[in-house]
Amino acid sequence: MEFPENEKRPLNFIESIIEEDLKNNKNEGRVHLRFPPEPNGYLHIGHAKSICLNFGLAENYNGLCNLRFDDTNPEKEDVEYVDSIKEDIEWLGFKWDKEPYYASDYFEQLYQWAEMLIQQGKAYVDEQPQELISQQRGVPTRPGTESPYRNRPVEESLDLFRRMRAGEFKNGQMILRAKVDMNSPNMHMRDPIMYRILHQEHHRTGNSWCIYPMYDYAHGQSDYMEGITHSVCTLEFEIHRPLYDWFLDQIIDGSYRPRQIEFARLNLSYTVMSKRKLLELVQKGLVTGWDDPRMPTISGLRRRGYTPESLRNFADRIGVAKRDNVIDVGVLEFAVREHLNKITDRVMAVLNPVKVIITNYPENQSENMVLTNNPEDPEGGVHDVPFSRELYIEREDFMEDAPKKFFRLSPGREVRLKGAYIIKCEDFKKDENGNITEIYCTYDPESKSGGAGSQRKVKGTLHWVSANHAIDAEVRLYDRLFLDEDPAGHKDKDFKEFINPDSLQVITRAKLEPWLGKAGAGDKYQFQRLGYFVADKSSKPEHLVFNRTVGLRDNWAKNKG
RNA sequence: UGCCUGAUGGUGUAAUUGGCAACACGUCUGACUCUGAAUCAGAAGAGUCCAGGUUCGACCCCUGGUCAGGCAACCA
Repeated sequence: MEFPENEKRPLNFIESIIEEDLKNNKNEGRVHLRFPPEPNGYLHIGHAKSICLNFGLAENYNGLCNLRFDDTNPEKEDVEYVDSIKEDIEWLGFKWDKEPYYASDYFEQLYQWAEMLIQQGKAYVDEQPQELISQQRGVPTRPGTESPYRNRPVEESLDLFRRMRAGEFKNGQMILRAKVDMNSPNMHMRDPIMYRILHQEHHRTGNSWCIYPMYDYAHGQSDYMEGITHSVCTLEFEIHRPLYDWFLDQIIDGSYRPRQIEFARLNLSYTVMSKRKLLELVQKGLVTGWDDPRMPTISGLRRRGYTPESLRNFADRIGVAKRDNVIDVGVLEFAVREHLNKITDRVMAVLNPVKVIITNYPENQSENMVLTNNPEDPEGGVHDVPFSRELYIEREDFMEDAPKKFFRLSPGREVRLKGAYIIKCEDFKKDENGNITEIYCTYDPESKSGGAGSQRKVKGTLHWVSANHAIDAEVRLYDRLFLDEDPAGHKDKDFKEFINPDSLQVITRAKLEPWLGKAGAGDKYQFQRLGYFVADKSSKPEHLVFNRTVGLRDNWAKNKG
């Protein structure tokens, strides 16, 4: 599995920071990153960018990258998600340092530090209702007001905090707050909450805790404990950075200190990129699961036939910056085609068949045509494709009254059958509704591929399958990822309004060349002129199912309209 | 009308201590081809949000605006 190195690529701003740190021998020259997902859903293409960034940086600078589960909110988390996240990262080809880490492993240490802050008068237990606290926090344009409990005696807070841990209070009855600055223009600094009471079983710590630390309190401290040097996260945490640093200041005891660096998350046009919404699709049964091939999740894309290399290339290509961006899905699709084009065997299949009868080809005769598996791969080999008197071609490849720029089959015109003969359309038959039912052609025996008379040129080449030899399979087509319109601008509306119903899933049957009968789950092919397909995981030899990964570029379709 | 970010061809990213804006995708030509794909060759496309200033010289530094995004969860 070779991943092409882009030696010449200029540094992104994070790489510049790292190189600067390296030059100054900051943190003894260590480079240690982390990818910190909350196990509350499956990873999607946006996470892939972050994974490639963090693990990629570690690889390029001879550093390390931890996988850390930010599991501080048991209400939303589950081991199913933990497992899927590990699988997806490994599939992308990255290796985390040692075993995965969990924020929940630090609960005791975090608790001890919290007691220390209380003792230093830097944290206090507040027992006001949530609404009141929120109200006192005020609005960004005006200072907040201090809680009446803000200056309660240290011993009182300590006692209350211990009783919180002991389970003496109900959810929401007490919280632990850091004493920072109620007048700060930064809302996150107005005495942020450090701990809340949650009588809720945790997927790892079970029932041993009923108080859980908040993200802001847990994250920086976790980075510190793991020796993280560069804590890369998305832009929405930028405003949290002063708090990240404030908490760190309370425990730092040496020169080492992790640094938070923010970058702009990925936005893909026509694509739902919100975990919350994806969860909704799964829960409402609008898709078959997180790995439904239509989902923009890593597992969905995998099932759809995307390769790790193409995703990594995509991540590399889109770059990293602090400016908000919307990447066109076309860039993603380009990346998959680019890779699949190099590794897939070319095969023939007909989605919407119409019968072609070669009138001058003997009945009951057949012969094997030899087709190159992959013209890009000299060692890709060849395979046989049976040819006979009755064939199927794509209904779209025939036109009764064709414009001059139509390079396919129409009355009186010649066309090559890929890997076989040149045929000429002599006649055709229609049913009472005007649909073409049969096309009659003659073939030129001298024009066989690779033969002496094969040099003759015709404008078009069609894919085909022999009617009597073809195998029947289920084919699922997907159009783009999800949305009909670009979601930008409708963020507050119900996104389902923008799902294109036709794009959800078109299941149809197709005629395939017999060689495809050997296809196993995950095998990828390029169906001539139809695009790239992958045999689905549910495929069995007697019931083949192919998912379309992405189509081929089609200039004829483009110019037609 | 608080604070924090950001603004470079259609899109995404570059531009070493200021030195006539580069790369990729897309677009358009042409070649080749037994996939209207791929490949190859070539072209067009921005003068860097605006207005001032500093400078021999500004995408880069300064001042003032404009526009866009973010921030007021006991989520992460």
